Amino acid sequence: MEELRLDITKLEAAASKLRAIAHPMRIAIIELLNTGNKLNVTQIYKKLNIEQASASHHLNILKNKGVLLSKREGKKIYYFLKSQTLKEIIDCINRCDDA
Amino acid sequence: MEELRLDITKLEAAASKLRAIAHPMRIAIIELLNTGNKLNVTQIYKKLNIEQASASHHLNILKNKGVLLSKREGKKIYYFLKSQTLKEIIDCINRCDDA
DNA sequence: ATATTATATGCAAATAAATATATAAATATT
DNA sequence: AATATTTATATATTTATTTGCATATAATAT
Repeated sequence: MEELRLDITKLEAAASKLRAIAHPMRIAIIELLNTGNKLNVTQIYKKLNIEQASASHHLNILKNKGVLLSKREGKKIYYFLKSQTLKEIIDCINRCDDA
Repeated sequence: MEELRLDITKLEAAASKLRAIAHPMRIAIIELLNTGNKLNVTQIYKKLNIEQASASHHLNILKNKGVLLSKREGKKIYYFLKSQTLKEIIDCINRCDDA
């Protein structure tokens, strides 16, 4: 019954990134940006049919947690996935569905 | 700028399962149960050095969201991963760390 | 039946996250 | 400089999650 030495910092980091992804609209954003798409905030909030502020808020969370990157081009700010593997994660979660 | 028809139910289901995993202690539990281990509640709360009720609570969440299964053997209830792919997800999250 | 061991449940307090609405800031255009 | 466009931030409200502690249930053993 050895007690485990847990690396709480690492666990918290993983949990934190997962929490960033664990939201319906944020998953939708990730799917939009999948396949290397770059989209600006206006495109995203119109496609998802949500408020501009709401989209901006979600994008900010995803960016802060290192899921997305952004790049300004004039007035517009384009968001894109930092890593390609995220969609796989979502797919995997969906695949492991209750049989 | 076509608006997307989103399958909210599916998005919510994926988010819900991700939320179940997105907790430090629950990730620790998943890692304990990785490689096909079956452990009972007592073993888990002692290894993780948390309260019995806390372990039971987390296990319940993981079971409800379809991450874990359980099997009673006498007094003891053994928990185990429903799907092997979960550890991969956690690893992936960790791998995509901020460079 | 009582006690013991193993697990689950209930509840209240604290904390965190989501949502809506309003407003501000940055850039570009005239 | 005034205006329009695009994005971000602030704040209040609601809702969800976490935590700790106490208690309940379930199975077994005496």
